Amino acid sequence: MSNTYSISELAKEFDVTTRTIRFYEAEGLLHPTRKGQTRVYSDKDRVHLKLILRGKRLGFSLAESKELIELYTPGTANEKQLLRFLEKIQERRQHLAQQLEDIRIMQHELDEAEARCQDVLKQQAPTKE
Amino acid sequence: MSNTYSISELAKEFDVTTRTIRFYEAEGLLHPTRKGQTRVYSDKDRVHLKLILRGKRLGFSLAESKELIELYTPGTANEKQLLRFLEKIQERRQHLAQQLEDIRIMQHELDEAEARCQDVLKQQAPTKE
DNA sequence: CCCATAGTTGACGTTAACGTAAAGGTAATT
DNA sequence: AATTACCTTTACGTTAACGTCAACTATGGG
Repeated sequence: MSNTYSISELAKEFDVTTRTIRFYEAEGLLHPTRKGQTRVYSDKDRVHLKLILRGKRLGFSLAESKELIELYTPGTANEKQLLRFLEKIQERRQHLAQQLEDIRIMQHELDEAEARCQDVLKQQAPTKE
Repeated sequence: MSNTYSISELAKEFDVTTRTIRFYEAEGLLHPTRKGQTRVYSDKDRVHLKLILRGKRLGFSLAESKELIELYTPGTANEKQLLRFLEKIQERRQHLAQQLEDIRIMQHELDEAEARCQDVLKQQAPTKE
């Protein structure tokens, strides 16, 4: 279970271009190894890419996703850094909580919008006789 | 209960610049009336602005928020358009469902990230004696 | 009358997140 | 040997969503 992937394999799996994947590396979000000059991606890279794309679906910037990856992979960190990490985790939680609230409200709005559409349709229908 | 607002009042209330509000109008998302050449915003405009900003927090583009506003305010529409609206509403629901799933996963990841941080802290702490 | 405040319309600048095209390397297949 | 299929780097182009002036107008107060 230590698979490797080519850039086009990952691109196909996640439906992004190779340009995008290279761009993420240039921005310091991915760190593939090399075989000759060709990039080789690990499962870890794959997980990170997944994380980035999930972030994108929630409107996160790449800078935010980069932070998330670092939180997810503390590596070697001193106490001060770890405490800072815990703070950032709390910030992320707050952010997600706000988004949950926003989604809840939007769902209600969609309910109302749908109801209004249905109403108008019911008023229009009888005129067909 | 038919209040009006100046551009700077809305800007202050929602913590955006007046430039932003004018930009939304130029993009067809807001439609204030005029008193002379000065913009006058209604409660309806205020609701629309609120909707736009909620969309932004969820990563929606202005084009998507514009669609949402139109769904929210069907105005005069024929049956075909109404059916199209209902489709779009379903698309939006799917989108929100995906985001809910993404948030759920991210919350778990934050749980794990926090646990890992706490672990490292507990291993470091005893060395202080 | 002068000034401060709040509004207006251009118009050009900026950043993020890639797209796109050029020019070339490498390895397997025909 | 030539084509095909991937891979590479470099570099300029593009779009969204505003930011940032500049120059001007309108209005109420001292």
